[in-house]
Amino acid sequence: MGIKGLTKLIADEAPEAIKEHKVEHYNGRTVAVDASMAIYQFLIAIRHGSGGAAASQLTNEAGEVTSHIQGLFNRTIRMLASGIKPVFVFDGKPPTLKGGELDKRREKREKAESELKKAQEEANVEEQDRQSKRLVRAGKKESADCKKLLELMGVPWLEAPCEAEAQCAALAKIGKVYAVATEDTDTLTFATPRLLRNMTSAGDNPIKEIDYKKMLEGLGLTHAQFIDLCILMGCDYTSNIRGIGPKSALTLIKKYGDIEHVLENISKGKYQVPPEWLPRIKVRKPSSLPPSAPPSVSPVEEGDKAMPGDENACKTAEVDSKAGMEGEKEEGIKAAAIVAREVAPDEPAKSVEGEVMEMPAYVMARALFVQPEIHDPAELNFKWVEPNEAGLEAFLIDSLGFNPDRVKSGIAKLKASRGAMQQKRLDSFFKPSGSSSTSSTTLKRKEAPAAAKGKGKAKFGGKKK
DNA sequence: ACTCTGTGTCTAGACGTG
DNA sequence: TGACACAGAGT
DNA sequence: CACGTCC
Repeated sequence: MGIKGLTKLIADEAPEAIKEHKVEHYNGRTVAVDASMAIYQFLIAIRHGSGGAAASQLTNEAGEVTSHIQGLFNRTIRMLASGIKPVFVFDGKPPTLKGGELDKRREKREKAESELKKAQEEANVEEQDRQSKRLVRAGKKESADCKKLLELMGVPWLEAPCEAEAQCAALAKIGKVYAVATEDTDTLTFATPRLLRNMTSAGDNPIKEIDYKKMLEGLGLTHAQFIDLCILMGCDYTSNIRGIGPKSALTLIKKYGDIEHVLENISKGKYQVPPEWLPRIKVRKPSSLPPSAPPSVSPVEEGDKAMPGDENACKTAEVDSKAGMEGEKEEGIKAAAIVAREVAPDEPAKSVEGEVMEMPAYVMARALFVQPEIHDPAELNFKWVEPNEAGLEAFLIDSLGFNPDRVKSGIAKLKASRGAMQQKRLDSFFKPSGSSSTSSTTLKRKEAPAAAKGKGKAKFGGKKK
């Protein structure tokens, strides 16, 4: 999803942060690409005739989908032909979300499934098409296909421990890549210095580049405030406050500095803060403590449980795994907003014996943005090597049934772009002006393991402590 | 009168030929 | 998923 | 440029 309405807000409030460049501007530069998102888009976009029978994807004779391979093959060649050196970053395990968000996601999915079934019974082709698109996902199989393809093409890739966007941002921050190409705006929330949009689609139409520093200046925010702004506006990790959109969020953050102080100052009558945004205490049942609220805290005033859609499913998975989930008692705490801020963002705080303070949802979201799980970008090095011609032909032609002429012409372009790449190095040796690697000066070249070959996947879930 | 939010809608890649 | 237009609530 | 095809 990204951050709701962020693009428009930037265009309105910090237009100087957006510049347009032609593709040539990126000649010789390294760009991290969110592979999972690209795969998803290929799967949705590359299909035949939405007219006649239900639209279907491209497949080989065995019926395996090849749309994503077709798309990635072409796009990668296109980038290389423009002199852009892509690194593809795949998603790892999905992040830990608040229960409420997971439920919403599941509900949407189930709804799409039932709508699809209904459309099939009614033979409503249009509706079938629409709903089946909503069910498309970039799964493990598709990712594996694409990794194999990239290796054969001699293009580096890497699998992030968790979210690709976070890993891309980390690479860009230390200059390992010049920019990140994605349509997903929460890449900015990870402080990507340069975000490229519109990298897709044909030749000469300009690429929009968003400059992170200029964006902060234009909005008049610090990085920490920008993160809070994004959470208020609505991000993937938590729900947001009804009635607060982009404009109000920006105004409030500028006025009060952070979410804690926004919550203290907004009228509780006007806005309904989601229950999971309030700090809550979980009390362990078996303990000898009285089941009521602890003495040192006072319950929050009105409107805690008055929420219409209040499932009590809004629990933090991390907390659940530790404390048993039976019979927890939830109480809002007035003063605890401040306490929660000082708590280590990764760990539930123990306030009193037998009690675990559950972090407010926005604090968890903040932690996911501030300290995402990533591979140390300094340890990663990328190489663009000669394509494996025989391997590509075997994979694409023999195994997937691609048109031999198209494959061969693709390979020819690959080789040509490699030649141009080498030539550019020589040029920049003599004329070091507009060259790419700003990084090589500051980074000691490590002899680290060449670009992650699918192994060494960091464990998720295991919270480092 | 104006501003903002929340709702719905539509759409989503790249190539080669004519 | 995102971008856009429009309606409706709120100021 | 629009349109059909890619598998």
